[in-house]
Amino acid sequence: MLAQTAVRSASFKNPTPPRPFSAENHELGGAVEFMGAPMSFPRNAEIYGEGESADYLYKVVVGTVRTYKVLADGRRQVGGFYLPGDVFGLETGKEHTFSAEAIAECKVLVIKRSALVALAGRDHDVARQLWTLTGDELRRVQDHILLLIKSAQERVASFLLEMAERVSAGNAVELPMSRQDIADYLGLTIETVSRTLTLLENASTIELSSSRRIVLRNRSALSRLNA
Amino acid sequence: MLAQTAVRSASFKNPTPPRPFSAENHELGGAVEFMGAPMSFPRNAEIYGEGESADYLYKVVVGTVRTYKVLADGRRQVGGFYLPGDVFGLETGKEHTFSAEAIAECKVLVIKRSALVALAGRDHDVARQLWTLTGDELRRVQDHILLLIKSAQERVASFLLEMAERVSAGNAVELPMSRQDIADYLGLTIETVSRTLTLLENASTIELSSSRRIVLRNRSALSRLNA
DNA sequence: CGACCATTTGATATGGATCAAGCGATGTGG
DNA sequence: CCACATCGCTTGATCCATATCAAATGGTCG
Repeated sequence: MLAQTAVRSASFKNPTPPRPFSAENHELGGAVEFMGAPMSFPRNAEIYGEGESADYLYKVVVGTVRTYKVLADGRRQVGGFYLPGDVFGLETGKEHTFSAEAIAECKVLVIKRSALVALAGRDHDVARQLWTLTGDELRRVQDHILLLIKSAQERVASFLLEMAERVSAGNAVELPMSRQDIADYLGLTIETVSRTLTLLENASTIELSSSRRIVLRNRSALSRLNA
Repeated sequence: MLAQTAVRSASFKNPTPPRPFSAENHELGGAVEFMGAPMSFPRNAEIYGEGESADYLYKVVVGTVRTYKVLADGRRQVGGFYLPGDVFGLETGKEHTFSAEAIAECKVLVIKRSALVALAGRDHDVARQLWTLTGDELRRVQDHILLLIKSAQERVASFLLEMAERVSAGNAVELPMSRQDIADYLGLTIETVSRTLTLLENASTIELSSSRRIVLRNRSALSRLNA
């Protein structure tokens, strides 16, 4: 039904020597940052595959990551986009339920789950953060469900507002992902996404400076579409 | 867009004197069962509303609960159905993101969140269970997303198989919820759900003994539709 | 029995998918 | 440096699955 273009390059793990890492991230405490080993992934590299055992969780340092699942007939659903500071691969089950790929060249912190769980067993604060992160992800996915029952315009508008909050430099949004990624995230086809964007441009709600760069001209119009 | 019928009866809280409760549930340890106060709700009673502060979490003892959200224009999305043994209302944020209602007369254990969190701070096992429950819910919601990108037949088939796993007595599924509930869960209209069921019946994949009682005649056919 | 509500069935409309072609940017080899 | 292939995106024409509107049926309860 939905076209699908996932360029599934072979799993590419580029181990860099683990070393203490001091980031400006505070969500997962200092000890945790220390546990993370930085790794780099080229564009479209697989970070982990659906069904692989979930031994690690990840935190984006630079770049963008998508998680996704491909149905038997090739339809792809993108579960989420993860930007610098975001944690992904957080599961309580044994195996990853989605696959994860680098959308663009990116650097992530890789954290051994067992070590983190062990630490959580000693440090209540870590345990609480682990729980909170999972809860945040839960809420994000619930919001995603609400997206999927809306009309195409509403989905695209919601998406733009969401991205604006996350990557905004003023009103300009620099999208790291392709139209196909957006389409598979929104449960639409690439054509519908494209058409909807031009529609919004014609209504001078947005401005497509380039295909990856979108300026929000009229946020309230977008918000009105938001639900 | 989607019709919506939520009979929003006034919030109905029927406090029963809290007393120790020993259930046959094991997911949330004994101390936790002890903390829960049993409460009863009549059909269609609101258990909590979206936006209310999430001071409690709940475990179904008997009956069925639906969580849902209503968009500005009246479209309703059902987030999930909770059967005996299931925990709902589990949030890490301050407020409930969905509303919860009793689908049928039901009894739930009400557990004070602050008490549980305090306990988790002392008991690592409780902390872990709290995390696991949230993770389970996360996975369930992720599966729900995958549902929403499928065709009507696939959604209904998936739904029937899911319910069969949860309430099956052999191949007969006794549905506690209305067609409207199902429709709002699957992101379809009530008419489409109904039509799809008769379609499956004509294909002798299922048998509609009564509108709430469905017999699965050909599970593999349903599984084939499942994705 | 009659009113009411849930469900099914029918007829028609429509939003988004599909199929197909065009276009602009980027990169490559001659 | 230019012709040409490639890739991502847009635009156009048509089709179809599901929504919408409407009515009939059936089951439940006073």
